[in-house]
Amino acid sequence: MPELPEVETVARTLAPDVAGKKLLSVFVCNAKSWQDELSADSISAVQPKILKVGRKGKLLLVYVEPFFLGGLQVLGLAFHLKMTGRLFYYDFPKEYEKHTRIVLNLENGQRVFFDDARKFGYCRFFTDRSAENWEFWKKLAKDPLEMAPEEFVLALQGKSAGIKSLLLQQDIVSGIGNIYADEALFRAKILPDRKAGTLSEQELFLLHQSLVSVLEESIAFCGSSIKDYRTAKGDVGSFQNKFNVYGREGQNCFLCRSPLQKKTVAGRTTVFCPCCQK
DNA sequence: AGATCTACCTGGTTGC
DNA sequence: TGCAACCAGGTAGATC
Repeated sequence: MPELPEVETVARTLAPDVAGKKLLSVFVCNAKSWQDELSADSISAVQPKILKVGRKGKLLLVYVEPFFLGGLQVLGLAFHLKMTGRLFYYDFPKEYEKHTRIVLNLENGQRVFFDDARKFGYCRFFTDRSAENWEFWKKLAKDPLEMAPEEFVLALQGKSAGIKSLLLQQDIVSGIGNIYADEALFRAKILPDRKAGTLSEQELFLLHQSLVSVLEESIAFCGSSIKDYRTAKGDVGSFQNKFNVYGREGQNCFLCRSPLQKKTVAGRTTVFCPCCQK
């Protein structure tokens, strides 16, 4: 399940192979995976050079030489991997596979595949106007790594909603999904269903610090591969071996040895330590 | 405002 | 073996 560390890793592993190359065309294998009223075909007419690969929240951004289209300045392609989306780079014209949804054709026959078994993910343009006319982009908050601790505290303190629910809302803080929400709450010793308003300023600072540390450590391990996630080179990440709680229900807490519990919080499977987390 | 439910999808696992 | 039920989870949208 690609969250911030996984998307960041895909961006970092994809960039060296595509930056500086011409994007000749974008082929859409599955119509629903292209979610833009502007046609992907317009790429063929421009064939812009790819400038860099970046990330905004869980969006992966392929920046190209800007060009005008429909009164907008296109800055690049944005991919949302959702649950099973993957991006792979091939240095030869590889045949499409069963789950290939979008193909980027680069110069010299090189290709980037957007594979997505469950078809939840999508690709579209991002433009100079995305902050105004793309609802998801417009509301997307900063991620914990780019947020000052004080900003994070301000965004959460006094809210009556549950803390885990808020961590998952991309318009409050971006990049966090089910895995890193549970892991950060464990590190901060906070129960997932605590109302945010009951958290002290100190607890919120600690939670921010926990998010930063768990995200940075995961990036250092190339993310977590539970099932589907791979880097752009097809490698697995290894942070799944460092989980304290995610997927460990019934097993003993590494700190206090009592069994970890599972329950549904904010509609998601949630694992926590009823002893360490308050 | 917030919580809960459903929809979007398919592959893998479990249970009969 | 065959097959149905269920689960995984990011986001949008509807409803209470």
